[in-house]
Amino acid sequence: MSSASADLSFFAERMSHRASLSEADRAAIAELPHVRRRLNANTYLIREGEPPRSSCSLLISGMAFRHKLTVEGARQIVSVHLPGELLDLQHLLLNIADHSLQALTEVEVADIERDVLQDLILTRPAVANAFWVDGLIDASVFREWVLNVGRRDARARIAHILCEIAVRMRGAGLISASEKFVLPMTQEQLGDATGLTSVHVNRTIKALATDGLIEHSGRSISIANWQKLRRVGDFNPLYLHLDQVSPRFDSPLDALFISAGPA
Amino acid sequence: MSSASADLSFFAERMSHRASLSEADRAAIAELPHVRRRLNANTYLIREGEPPRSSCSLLISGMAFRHKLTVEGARQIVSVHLPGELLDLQHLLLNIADHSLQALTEVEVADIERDVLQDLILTRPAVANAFWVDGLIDASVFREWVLNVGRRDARARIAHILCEIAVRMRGAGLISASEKFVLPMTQEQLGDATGLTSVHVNRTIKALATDGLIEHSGRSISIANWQKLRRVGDFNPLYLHLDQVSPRFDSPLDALFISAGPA
DNA sequence: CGATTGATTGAGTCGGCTCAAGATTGGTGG
DNA sequence: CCACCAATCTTGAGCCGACTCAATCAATCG
Repeated sequence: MSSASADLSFFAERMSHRASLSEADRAAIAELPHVRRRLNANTYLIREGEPPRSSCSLLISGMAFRHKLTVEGARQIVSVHLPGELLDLQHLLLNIADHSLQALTEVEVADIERDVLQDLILTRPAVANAFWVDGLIDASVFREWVLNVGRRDARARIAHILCEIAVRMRGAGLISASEKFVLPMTQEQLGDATGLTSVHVNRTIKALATDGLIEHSGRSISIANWQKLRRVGDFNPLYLHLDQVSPRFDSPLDALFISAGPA
Repeated sequence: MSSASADLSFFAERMSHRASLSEADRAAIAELPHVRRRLNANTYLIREGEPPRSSCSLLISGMAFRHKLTVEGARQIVSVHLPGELLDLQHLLLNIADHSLQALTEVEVADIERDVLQDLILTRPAVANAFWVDGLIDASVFREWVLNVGRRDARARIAHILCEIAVRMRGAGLISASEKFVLPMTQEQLGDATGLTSVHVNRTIKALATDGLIEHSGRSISIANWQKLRRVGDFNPLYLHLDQVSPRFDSPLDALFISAGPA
């Protein structure tokens, strides 16, 4: 799952759906000076309480997640990230990290200097707009997660997060509509993302498989019955603001796939 | 709890702590043309699924909250808002409302036309920055709520939200450090904000009162032992980014009050 | 091949839920 | 000023979804 071109034009392309960008805007993004790094799974990119680093990271390949801890040591994963996503743009503007950012799999990131980004958003308001929209969609996903963890039972929570990740993976072009996908999260991580224990995640996944909604063996999970899973997970993709995310959802067929209509 | 001056200079003042603003920037905010409206408690300002309205609302007095529903009809409150806060700036940039916005108490709002705001952020990048930071802090609060609802028990959840609202009320100048405050939320609303039932909220509040952490009679709740409540609620105000919120937290005394140090 | 990480399963417990009934409170109309 | 109503708060009893504790199995890796 890599976009290994030398420049960041794939990212510029992505951002151009968040706000309308001129050719010059896109070019400015694509040509952003950056340094690529490869990090092992579980490496911390940022730790809660730290001041911002001198650069911001764009995820090129692999997955990452953000989490927070209670004083008791319980962990809550608050978001997962796919290639093409900016991981810590908020640290361009906030003075302290309020959560930790960690690689979920082995990842490749592009580090862009804060000064460079500051300059970019000052000189190119349209780009600033696109970045801003990016953050607003982030916030919308957080709201949905509050609902997921606060008001849905285990079965629905797991179903919901599987739906979300599947749809976002499609949006990022990582999988096709019907394709099975491997979710590189342990059951413990899935529990930390849904406010459950790994034991209960295990039992819930088993139940979903028994009911024919998903298939799984060991690490890999695939969606066997999209419509049912969507219904069980109370998944309505409205909150992902897909119209402002990806060109992949323009076609009628795709619209059908992601629709919230009757199953 | 009203700031009934004719212009929005109190809001300009507030925003100037989110990003540095010039005199002209502040003046531009203060002089924003707007229409004031008074709304009864429980009035909807926005409903999930609607396209954006032609104006955005700034809360002048009273409180408001945002919520989402599951398909089963369970409600999750995802944030509460105090005077001086922009309630729906995201609808300036997003094409659809992903949640509902409702008045908690009787409120007064200032409606500002989207066009006017669009114009403001295009011509004044520093103001756009301040608004952007505002949204980033919102997102940080959502993350904390995911943690609260996902990984804390009932006692800690209630304690946490009480701490958050108390600190934010102080930041907004609505109460002083030692002052009791009335939380205008029913126990059912408190449950919807913490992912609990009203019955369990009732019992948890009683327990907190018995232990001397809070005092309550009927609708009004006051904090009796801040340090203990903070510890029980695992409340660390880091996520509120207070240094970027309010001048009220500049003094050493206040810093002590909000500190996360040993109680 | 041992060691480690993650998945799986069983048994028992409990925090928070549901259902249901009163008790308060605040507001309203007569 | 009082009676009444509706919303909210309060309390009890019983239940259950998810947790804890504790093995065991499976896969991966130096």
